[in-house]
Amino acid sequence: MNTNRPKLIVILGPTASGKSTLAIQLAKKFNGYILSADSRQVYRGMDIGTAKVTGRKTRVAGFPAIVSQGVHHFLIDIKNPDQTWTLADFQKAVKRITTRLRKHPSFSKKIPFLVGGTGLYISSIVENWDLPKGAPDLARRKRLEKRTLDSLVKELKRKDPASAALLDLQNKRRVVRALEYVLSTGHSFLKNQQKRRPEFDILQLGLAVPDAELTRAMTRRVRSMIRLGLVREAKRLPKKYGWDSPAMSGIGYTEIRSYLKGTLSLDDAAQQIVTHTRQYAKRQMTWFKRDTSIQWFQRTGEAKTIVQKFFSTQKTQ
RNA sequence: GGCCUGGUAGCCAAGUGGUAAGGCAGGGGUCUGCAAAACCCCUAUACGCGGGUUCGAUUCCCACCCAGGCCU
Repeated sequence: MNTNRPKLIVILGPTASGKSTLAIQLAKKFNGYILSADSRQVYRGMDIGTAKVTGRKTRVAGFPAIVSQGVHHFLIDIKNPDQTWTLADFQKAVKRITTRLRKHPSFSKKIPFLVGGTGLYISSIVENWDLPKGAPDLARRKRLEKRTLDSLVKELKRKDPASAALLDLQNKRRVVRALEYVLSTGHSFLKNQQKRRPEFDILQLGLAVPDAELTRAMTRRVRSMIRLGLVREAKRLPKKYGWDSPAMSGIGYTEIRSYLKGTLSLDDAAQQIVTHTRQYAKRQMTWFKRDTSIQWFQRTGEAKTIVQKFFSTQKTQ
């Protein structure tokens, strides 16, 4: 029935699982381009620490892109580290790019591959979340953040009891966001949280890597990051953008910061990066687990087979 | 050789004459505009060894072992 919906292939998995490499292979084989679903790789200059793909920079239909091994990657290097980039920006960008490229002479036949580890971002596309309208009220948010959690919770319970009942009231960041929304729009926060029918005909592939192997890959990766100049990168960026810019809170940078301050040896910093990366991978998996439509695979070959089937089946769903 | 300080769970680290905080690590989880973020829950019969004093010692005393520092 929905054969008219454009296809979208999602490739997800924990960090360091080898998504990027695999995605390039698949994109080559099936004539695709890549949309990065990674909240950190959007930032320019954060190359080593985010294990970004490298390649020639270009533009397609006005969108910046990186061409790596002949495959176009979008949503990488589009913001400076001190700029904000949010879920809504991501969602909008994905829709805009896919829509535009569908009409582009040399991209109209290409299949978008949404590749990354930011589960929130992926879900917003796969489940087609209807995000609350209106831009965040940053000034108000700032004011709210100064108040105690307790007073925020009380006010939220008064103004929007329905949302308060469902929110994690111990998480200040969430309470602030909800209250910010309620106060600036006058509407209930949760009432606007809806899912719609996906705009795409979607196949979700999950790259499963055994724990021990993943840890080994992370260790290797951190070593190579340091060899490539992670310290230099972590020294250079804050000079320009400051340590508290949104982008610098990521794994790899905070630990190197400790090293630069002298609190940690470089070896210990590296060790910590691995530990924190593992914890992050755990959180990613916790997120992915709740989506039962993800098809997990371990070998590239399996992925190719699944994709092939996806293309040949005249779907009913 | 002498003196000093210390030896508490995998690591760091409080503390007490009545069997011991916390942090990290570990395990599980939450998630609709900061998500590599933020938050929640769960975890260990850990007080160097041996004596002594005491109703009772991880806490006091003695000896020993170990580590670090100082001295000759």
